[in-house]
Amino acid sequence: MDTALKALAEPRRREILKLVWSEERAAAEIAASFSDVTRSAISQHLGVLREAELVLERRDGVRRIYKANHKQMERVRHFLEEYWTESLDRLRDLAETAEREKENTNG
Amino acid sequence: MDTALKALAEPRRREILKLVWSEERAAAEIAASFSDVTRSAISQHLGVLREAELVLERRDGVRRIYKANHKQMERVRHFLEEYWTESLDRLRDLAETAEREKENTNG
DNA sequence: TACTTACGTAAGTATACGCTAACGTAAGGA
DNA sequence: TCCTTACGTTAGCGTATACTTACGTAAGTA
Repeated sequence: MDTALKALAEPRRREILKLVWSEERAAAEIAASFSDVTRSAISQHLGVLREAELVLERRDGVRRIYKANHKQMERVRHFLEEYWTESLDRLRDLAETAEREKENTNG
Repeated sequence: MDTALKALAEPRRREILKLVWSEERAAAEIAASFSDVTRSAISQHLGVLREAELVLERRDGVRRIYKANHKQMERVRHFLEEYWTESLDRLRDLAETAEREKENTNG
């Protein structure tokens, strides 16, 4: 999961992920979308995304076709949701405890 | 925003953030929660979180008191929400376009 | 004033990261 | 078989990161 979060912390990788979110794309096609960087750099980014299981790879002859792994994205989303709410829950619990203690001292 | 995402990609910093989420804590108190790392390392993590505006600092005599900046956390949350839904919207749009095109070829 | 406490900061180190250039390789065509 | 295409991989480089140790410093205390 941490691998996925680190992968997402990179702006370029988020761009790549968007490209393959709703459409499969070959590595060359993805690389062509970035003019300021070599194909090799993109290939390495794809490797990171692959390792984080944020994209899935399929071979088509000489080409490698990528698409986003929505399941993994959902896992990340869920993890963060847990992270926020766990913290928010603690806040709420604290507020409730404070409320109860106030009542006790008042009573 | 990217600064904040990178800050959150670090597990240790997420732990620190949880510590100060619902309660203010002094730097020394935070550092004391981590036995496998020096106070200096924690101080530097706090610096990163401060720079990302994920925590707020207050002075109390010789102590520095930290607390989570919920507003910034909300901004990050919103940014990610946008990121997911923007991608999901594109998926939906694509599906609708495909549906319409199917109808056209059928008609 | 001298000492302690509670911090940040600077210097140094090992490792990771993002990148380029160069190389290796499987798939397909002439 | 030789060439091209479409890739991944490796080596090397500069910079960033996470850390430790050592130092600097403002705020209290004796």
